Amino acid sequence: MAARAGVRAARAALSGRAPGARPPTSRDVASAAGVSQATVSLVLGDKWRGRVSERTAGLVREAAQDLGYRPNLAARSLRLGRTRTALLVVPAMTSEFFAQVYTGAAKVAAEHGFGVVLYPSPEGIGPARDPFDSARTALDGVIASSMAADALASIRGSDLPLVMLDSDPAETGPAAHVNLDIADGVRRLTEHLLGLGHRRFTHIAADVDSWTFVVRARALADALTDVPDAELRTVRAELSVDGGRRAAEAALGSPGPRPSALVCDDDFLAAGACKAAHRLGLRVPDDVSVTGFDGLTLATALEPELTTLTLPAEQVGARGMAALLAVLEGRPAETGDLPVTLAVRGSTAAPRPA
Amino acid sequence: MAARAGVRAARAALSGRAPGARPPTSRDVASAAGVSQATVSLVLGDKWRGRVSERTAGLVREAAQDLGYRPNLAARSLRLGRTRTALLVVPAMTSEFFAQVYTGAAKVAAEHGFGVVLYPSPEGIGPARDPFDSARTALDGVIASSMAADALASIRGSDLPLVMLDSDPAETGPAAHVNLDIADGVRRLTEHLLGLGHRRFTHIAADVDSWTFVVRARALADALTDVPDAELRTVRAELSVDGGRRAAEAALGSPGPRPSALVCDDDFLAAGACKAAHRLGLRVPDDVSVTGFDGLTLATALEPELTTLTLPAEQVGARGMAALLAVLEGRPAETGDLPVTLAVRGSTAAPRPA
DNA sequence: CCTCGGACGTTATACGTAACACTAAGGAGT
DNA sequence: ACTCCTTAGTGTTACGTATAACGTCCGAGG
Repeated sequence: MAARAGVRAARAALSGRAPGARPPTSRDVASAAGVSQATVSLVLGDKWRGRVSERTAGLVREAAQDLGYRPNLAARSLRLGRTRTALLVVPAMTSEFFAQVYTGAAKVAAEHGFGVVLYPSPEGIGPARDPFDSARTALDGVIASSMAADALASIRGSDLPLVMLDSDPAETGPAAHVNLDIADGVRRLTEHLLGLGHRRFTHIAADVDSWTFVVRARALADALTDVPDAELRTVRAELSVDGGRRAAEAALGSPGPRPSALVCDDDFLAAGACKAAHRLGLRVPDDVSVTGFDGLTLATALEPELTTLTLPAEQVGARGMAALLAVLEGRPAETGDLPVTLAVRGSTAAPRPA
Repeated sequence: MAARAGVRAARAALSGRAPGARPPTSRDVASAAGVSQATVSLVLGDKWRGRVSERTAGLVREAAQDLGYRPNLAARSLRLGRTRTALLVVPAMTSEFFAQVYTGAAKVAAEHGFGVVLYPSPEGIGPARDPFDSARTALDGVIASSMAADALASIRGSDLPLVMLDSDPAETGPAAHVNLDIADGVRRLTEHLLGLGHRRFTHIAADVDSWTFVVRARALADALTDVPDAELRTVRAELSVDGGRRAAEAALGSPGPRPSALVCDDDFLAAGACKAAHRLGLRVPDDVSVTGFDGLTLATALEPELTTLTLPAEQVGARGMAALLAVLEGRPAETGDLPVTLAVRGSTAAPRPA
């Protein structure tokens, strides 16, 4: 009660009105302009071509301006059955990568009067409530990044328009896919390492089965099949700096010839790999080359800077939102993979002759 | 038109109903339970103690369950004048710190049926639209982090309930403040460095005038005033790895005795400082100690790991949201500064005797 | 002179919810 | 027998918007 009155008074002050007064409605604008509420709705909704005279339209717009009229979003949503809100499902918001994806999506959304809400990982938000469940009536569509299949189940079951980011294009169900040309990037990265003379590779692989990591692994293996003397091992690692460190220590410390290049599934793992090398008394890139993935700030914060594949995170989000908007309007979504960039930096160099 | 039909069909499928059917409303539940819509509202709104019999309440709940009834949020908002949505204003979403703040706020919000939307920096979202402007009618309150004063102007002017994070407690206007005991943290950090024997300090300071950075500078100066032979210089730096590198190169390369400790305003600056030291052929921590601020993942990704002040980012967000909820309900918000943690790691050591 | 169709608006209604005001029945108190 | 209270609900309304369906005026064509 007190809270409600507080909110109301606050709203009033937004437009410089006296506290206690209601915010202006389309009806207020109507009486100020001397027309009916319906006309206000037509004019401000840009649906008046030929139905309202130029002069009246001007009057309405002026009155709306004077009163500081803002349409009530709740009322509009109720009337239209649409909410102009999309859900972005990400595995974890704490990653800079998904923060950028969100930013890109939010920018495009804002241009179309849409909002974006987040659903940051099933376990992150507390076990008691399923925010997706409670938000269902307030969503127009869902943009979901690559996640474990079971986490997606409840989303798939909803049948809301769904756009998938960086995930298996063969999957049926999603209205659209926004994918990256990761295979091409990995191929270029591998060629870079091969060109430097590397032949013994160890893949520090994420221990989750997201499509994106499956592709990374496959592309790396594919790129090395043509090279007769190349050798590829794989060590799985928890997705964290420390997980990368442990995996790399195992890889570098294991018996047999030491790998000369550690290809890591993301920049955090690569940072861990660099730490592992340091602990074992090896130097990067002189004794071992290390590559990352994602192109986060972290990649240039390290010494040496990481050679990495930079993903256009913001573009992914932007394109995802654009695709959702297209689907909602019945247009075909833009297709074609987004390119990734190979950033060659200090963490890779020619291996020392054995 | 087509889009609207698509959304409607999708909604229907959410509850396993045939496509084309409307989602169930409270009136549908009412007729299924053999009561009036008003009774359904009472029961599901938990306002029926003494007004509806236990038996009838059970019937209503059962019917709601069977039909998969979800209240329509738009209708509820329209009726109540409240939206159960808060705005979180952050300077940039790309930072891990604010991502964590968001996570904390969203968790608490979800527990109370609230949502959180983001307003990621005035310039970040595109110049054409002011999302705060368009969202005003759909907000119950605002949580804003420390920003430049002018960026806050339009928010302050709104008079919506406002909670400020890590900002000047003397500021009037905000309904509540959530602050960190940064002064205490800086004092402990300084004592740590003094204890190691450091006397020549250079503060790599952020070149923005947010309250939090003002406090950091002041606390550092205060902690050194009692130490007669201590010396403090300040170099301002753009808030980025490269900004930190440039500032540190200037500090370490300038004439006169070299500083033995670089106290940086955040972890990115500290990472840049480490790179600068490396470029100048100095070793961290043997030749120069470096400290960070924030305690991001970055701090432990570097080699050596950064000694830093770890801020409880998620707690900040959680407490901010809790404070906003308190204000909205007319309760006093919890007060008291949140503690920060000094994480002593490899980037600080005793200076070499001159 | 009649009517017919633009041009310009208006009236009325529905969206789904929450809450106020009311009622009807049954029992207690006097 | 009368009022008064409690229990257990119901009828109605309002929130603010968008739009379908409906007038009205007026000049032109027959």
